[in-house]
Amino acid sequence: MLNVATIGQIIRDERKELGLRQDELAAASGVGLRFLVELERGKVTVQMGKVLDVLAALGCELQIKRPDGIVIAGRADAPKKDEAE
Amino acid sequence: MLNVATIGQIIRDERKELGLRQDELAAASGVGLRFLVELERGKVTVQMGKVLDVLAALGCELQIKRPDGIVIAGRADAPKKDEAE
DNA sequence: TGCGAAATATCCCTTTCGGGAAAATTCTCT
DNA sequence: AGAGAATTTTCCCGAAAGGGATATTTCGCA
Repeated sequence: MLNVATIGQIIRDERKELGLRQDELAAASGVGLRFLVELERGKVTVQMGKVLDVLAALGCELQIKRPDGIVIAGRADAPKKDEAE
Repeated sequence: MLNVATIGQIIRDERKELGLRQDELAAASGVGLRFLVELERGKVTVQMGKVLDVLAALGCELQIKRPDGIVIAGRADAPKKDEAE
């Protein structure tokens, strides 16, 4: 299982891969700079929706592998920013 | 990209698959009952760390598929409940 | 040595989460 | 179908934390 620290590291790596600064990725993801800094640092209390926003901005796909081995992955790019409530 | 609502649905499905009640899974995950209710409902502001705790309790693995197709899946390490700060 | 990027700190408002119990919804069984 | 049981959801409260924006400090690299 990936922990938050690892996810943060992946996000950082991907961001650099794309040649983006933190504030640029933050803006592109619709989150604050401070949020991105804390996310890359692995803070466990970051909000999940925003994490997904950042991942989406990076073009990454999140997947869940069930105990039986089946991997569930949604659509690759869905710039949905808000769906709760 | 999986959105929070979908993740919540997957969690609910997995929970039922295991024959657990919400309060049982919440207890097993170390989160509050209300948190689990909100998570399964797809609330986007749930805390990432707790979501991972719940997924771990269900035996699910989280993975990130990078744009280049490489899938990153952390080791199925111990159910760490607290690692930041 | 100096500039851009990254990390921190602070202010301040909004929101989350937990716990217990009631209310509401869903399911089961005769 | 109806009663009753089980499960889920919501509510209240308070404590705690998130996070945006900005200013400042630290770090990295040429």
